[in-house]
Amino acid sequence: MTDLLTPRRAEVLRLVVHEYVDSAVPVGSKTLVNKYQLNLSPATIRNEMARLEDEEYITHPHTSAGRVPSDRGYRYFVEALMVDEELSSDEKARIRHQFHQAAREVDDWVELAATLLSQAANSLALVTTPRSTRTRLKHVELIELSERSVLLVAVLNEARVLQKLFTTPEPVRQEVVTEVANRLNARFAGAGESEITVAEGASAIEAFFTEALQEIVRGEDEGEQPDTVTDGLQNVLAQPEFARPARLLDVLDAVDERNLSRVIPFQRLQEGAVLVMIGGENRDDSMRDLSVVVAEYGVPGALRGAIGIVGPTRMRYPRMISTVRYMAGVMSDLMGALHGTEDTPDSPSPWQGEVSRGDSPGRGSGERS
Amino acid sequence: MTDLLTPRRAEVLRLVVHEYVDSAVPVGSKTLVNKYQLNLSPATIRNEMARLEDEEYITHPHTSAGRVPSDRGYRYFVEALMVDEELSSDEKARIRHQFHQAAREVDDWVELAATLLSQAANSLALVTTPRSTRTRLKHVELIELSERSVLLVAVLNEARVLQKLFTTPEPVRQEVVTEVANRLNARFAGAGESEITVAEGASAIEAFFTEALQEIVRGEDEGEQPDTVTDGLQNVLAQPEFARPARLLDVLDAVDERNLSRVIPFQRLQEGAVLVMIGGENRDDSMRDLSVVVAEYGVPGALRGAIGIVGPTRMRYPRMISTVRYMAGVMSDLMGALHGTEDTPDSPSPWQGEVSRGDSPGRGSGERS
DNA sequence: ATTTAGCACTCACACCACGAGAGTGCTAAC
DNA sequence: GTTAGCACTCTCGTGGTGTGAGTGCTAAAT
Repeated sequence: MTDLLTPRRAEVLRLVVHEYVDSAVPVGSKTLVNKYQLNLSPATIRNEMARLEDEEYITHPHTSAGRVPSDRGYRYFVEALMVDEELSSDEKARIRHQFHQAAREVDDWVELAATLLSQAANSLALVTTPRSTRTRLKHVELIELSERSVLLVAVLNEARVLQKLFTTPEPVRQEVVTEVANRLNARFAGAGESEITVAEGASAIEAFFTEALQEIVRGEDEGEQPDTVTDGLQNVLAQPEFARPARLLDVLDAVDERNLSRVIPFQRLQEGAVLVMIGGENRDDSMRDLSVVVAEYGVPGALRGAIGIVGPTRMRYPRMISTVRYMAGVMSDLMGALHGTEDTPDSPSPWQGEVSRGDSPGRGSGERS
Repeated sequence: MTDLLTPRRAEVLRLVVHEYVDSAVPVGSKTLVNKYQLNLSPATIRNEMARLEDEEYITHPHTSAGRVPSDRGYRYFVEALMVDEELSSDEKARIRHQFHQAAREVDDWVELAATLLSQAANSLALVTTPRSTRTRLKHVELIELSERSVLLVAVLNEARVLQKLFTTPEPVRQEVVTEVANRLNARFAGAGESEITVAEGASAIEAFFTEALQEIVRGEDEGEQPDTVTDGLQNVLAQPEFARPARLLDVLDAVDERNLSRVIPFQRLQEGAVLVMIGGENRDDSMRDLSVVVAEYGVPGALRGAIGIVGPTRMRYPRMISTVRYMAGVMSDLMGALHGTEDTPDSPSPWQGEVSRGDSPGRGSGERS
């Protein structure tokens, strides 16, 4: 289904995409011939274009306008036509440098990643905090704040910390909850969700917090919505397609944390692959003029998050894909390092092999559909 | 400087503001007479308008258009003309209800407040997390994550929890840091920033974390940028003044956490007062078409944050002011309750007297300049 | 069989003229 | 002090018109 195009036709499509992405103006046969010094007449190009249009790779906004790639056209381009466009080593170095400057905390990394990605891609970036696929409890603290409210602080693997305030059924004293915390630590340090169960003969208060703890760990595992950080909204809104503000509300919608699952198809993310969703391919109809380029990052079998960009369908796919891939690699490395310092030194991230040899994190062809 | 207007002139100004806020269309003399059944002819109104224009309370977009209030006109309106527009008891009840439903954690409250305010005011809401004016340490935990990284969890007063990851100068073991944590707790529980000092004869590792702790408490007190939560961007962007997207970038700018101090004049916030900044009165020139209505909330002498809205200068000031005032009151109550459960049962928040008697948190005239 | 030149045709867009309508300022009468 | 009247101004919507980019088709050239 993808290789039906003759070489010349494919080349025309490639140029149409290239030119349109560049100029945001529908591209005509003559423009193409002039600008790219083709040894063909406009008429020939017109014929090829007509065929491309028959097969729905490109369309007409109206009769006497130039051609614009359709979703299908972009898809073919991404699949078969484009040539990779790596970040310069300068840019790569700068990005890595920034991470090494920053605090060594997961939340900070996520925020920084969003900022850097939005700059590198000149687009709206979107990064979710990593969820553990196998959450384990490291340590728990109970701190009495007032007569009947107790703060539970749970430290999980991968340096994640959760806090939750509880109102206890009956008044408690600090000594009592400290005692409970000690028992919980003794019993459940290193435990996963399924291993956290109420001990026989436990006091009411211990049972209460055991259940709370289990709830928390389970919540992490099943990943209530992960938090999302975005940055670079301005970049997208500055694009000419959003001159009319109607379209613009769609973008805002996409950015809204509440709709996250509508824009990122988490089930389809795969380790080491960059996923591209073009216009109408998105689940949500309001995204019909937007494309998403997203990848998974993390440590296989232990931790995963998503990182990607959202922009108009008219985007520089090669550049976006490379950039997202690179950032996913960087994030995976960081997580890997963090991960390596505890628990089993697991298999390295699929990016890692290449990342560590300098500046090029993974360039496997990736899943691109 | 404010009471130079004759009663009738003031009334005309009031109606112009009212009508323009409602319709977003420059208002003419005839419209005014018809719509508000004035016992005067359009010509008379025209005369009054001409005088108002001389004194710069209103302007002309162009010769044959109606009148539009200037910043100065809005200011006079807010200062002397408007009548309060309270939320209905229904709305108030709904808002309170939502808070009682929610988790009892500060961050959740802040987020919820932003959401509710943006809905109630149909506008862009903006809430900062409260900073303590007198931070005290309640409890500290040190947890070894790997050979040389230790997570410090500090519980402060008002149920605030901070975590920070440290790389220690030399490898440490959990038993050692636990020991250090115990000593720190013994020495500094309840201490403020100035009281946290390195003990004589302390080990290198203890000194290291003592300093870290002091840093953290000081950071809270001096309030590195407080976090800000926003909600309701769509509400503002839907306003007709943002039909052209140029203006729109200004709004996005205002929302950006990084520019926060430019939009909220923290120094000018006062306990119990609602501050209104109209158009050009804002510090930042990009805000010249936006107004800010903001109030302080918190517990006097202990905790303060800001809550407010941003919208076009053409906004329903009475409604906005009441709504912000009410939400500030609700937040103050919540903080007060939290505060009351620990430390000294301090003087109640200035809103509290009235809040607790049902549904009307404070309606003092407030500082309105 | 492919490519190209030529040509008629289409359509968006910019430009202009024009009239309607809303609004103004001024003056003179009430 | 108020109002009626009137001339004037300016925006906005409408419709006509021309230009230019671009197309599709046909027939000739390669």
